[in-house]
Amino acid sequence: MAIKAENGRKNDPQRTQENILEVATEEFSTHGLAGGRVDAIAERTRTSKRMIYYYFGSKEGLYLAVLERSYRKIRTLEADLQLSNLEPEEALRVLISTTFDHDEAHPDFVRLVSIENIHHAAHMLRSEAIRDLNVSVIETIAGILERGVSQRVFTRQADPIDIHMMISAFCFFRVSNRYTFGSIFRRDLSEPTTIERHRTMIADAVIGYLKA
Amino acid sequence: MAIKAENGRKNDPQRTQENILEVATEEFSTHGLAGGRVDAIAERTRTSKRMIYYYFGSKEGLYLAVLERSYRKIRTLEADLQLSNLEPEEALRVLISTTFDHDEAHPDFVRLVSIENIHHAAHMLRSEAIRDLNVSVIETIAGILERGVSQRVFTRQADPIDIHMMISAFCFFRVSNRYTFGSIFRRDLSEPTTIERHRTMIADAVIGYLKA
DNA sequence: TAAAATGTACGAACTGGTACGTATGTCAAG
DNA sequence: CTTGACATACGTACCAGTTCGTACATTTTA
Repeated sequence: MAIKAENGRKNDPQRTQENILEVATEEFSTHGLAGGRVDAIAERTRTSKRMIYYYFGSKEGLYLAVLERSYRKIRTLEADLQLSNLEPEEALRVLISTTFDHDEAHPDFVRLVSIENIHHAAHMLRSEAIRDLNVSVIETIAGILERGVSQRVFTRQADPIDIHMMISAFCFFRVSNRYTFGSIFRRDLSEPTTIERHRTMIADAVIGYLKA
Repeated sequence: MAIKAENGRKNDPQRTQENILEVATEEFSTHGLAGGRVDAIAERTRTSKRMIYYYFGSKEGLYLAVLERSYRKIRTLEADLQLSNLEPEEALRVLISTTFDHDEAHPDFVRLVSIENIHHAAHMLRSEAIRDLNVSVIETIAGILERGVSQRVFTRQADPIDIHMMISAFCFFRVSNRYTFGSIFRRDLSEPTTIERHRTMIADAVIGYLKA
């Protein structure tokens, strides 16, 4: 048994799973669910394909885990904002900037959501975990709008979900459609000056809408 | 040769190609490029898989043809608008409504664009045809904005491409992210009352932004 | 010693693409 | 107006490579 190399394997389930998820996130967000290859993921992992099936059962199981992990990461980020002690308009600007910066910084997440939409959100529907996460955003927005209206800074009675959609739409689209948009209009949406301009723009538009 | 059935085959290249493209559009927009199956397309066609390769060379060739066909259809629609005799604000509202209604009526197109973005717009880059189409929209918007500013209805000097993006983002997102958004917030974005509200909302927001 | 974690090798089904053969249309020559 | 020859249009059956998933064996850990 002299051959038995000095590989010194250590069992570390958590690290193994996390490692798989990291690699899988990249694979799926780049190639989609059908386009992503389990073998390709396994190869770039510290471990083997066997482990993928050991922990996640199937390709779809892995994909779902990747999706959940991505959503969980945002929740943590969003929940840390302390907006109730800010003036309504300022609070909204901070929230918008946060969403904007998040999408800009996490194209992987944006792509996964796009992919999930192509599949009619079939996987998300099966996961209650994900659904619960975004509810808090709506509550936050609702609070800001109420304060704004009662303080007469906002004149329009708007639906919180609509406002959230307006914000998401702009922030998301910039990232999700970066390539086709950039290709058609020869404009690089990830240029610093463009990013700055757009960040202000979406905030101005939303607040302008609420004050109209 | 009494067996030789009454199939009465007619050679009709144009109809055959169009038929393939129709079916392929549905297949690719539903399952993506990697997820779409050539065999599945062939089955639902009046013709056979052989013909797909005869006319389009490869799966990717077929996909590109589908993409080009979708873009060509919009151009025709957009080009028919006569906006120069309308007041700037009214012209913009008409343009926004048209974009809104188009995306709402053509989820296939929206999905194909999403898919193309997942592939970094790699196929679109190889097709000059597509790029040329959307330039006219920007010229239209630029004209409206100029007239609006000189007539003092719009106070803000805005970039036409930015405005186009703002409009596209909202109209596109409503359709592209319909499923994840609907799943999280239990809201059906294709409900008539919701559609009406959103159509007005995006127009108000854009115009409000230009007047701020 | 048993359960959890991991590695290796392999198989069965799927899937893009093609080889081969047949039918249809066209057009010029008879 | 018929014939025949050639190009285009089409159908069937099949192949070869890929890809998800697993059987089996082994090591680590408690």
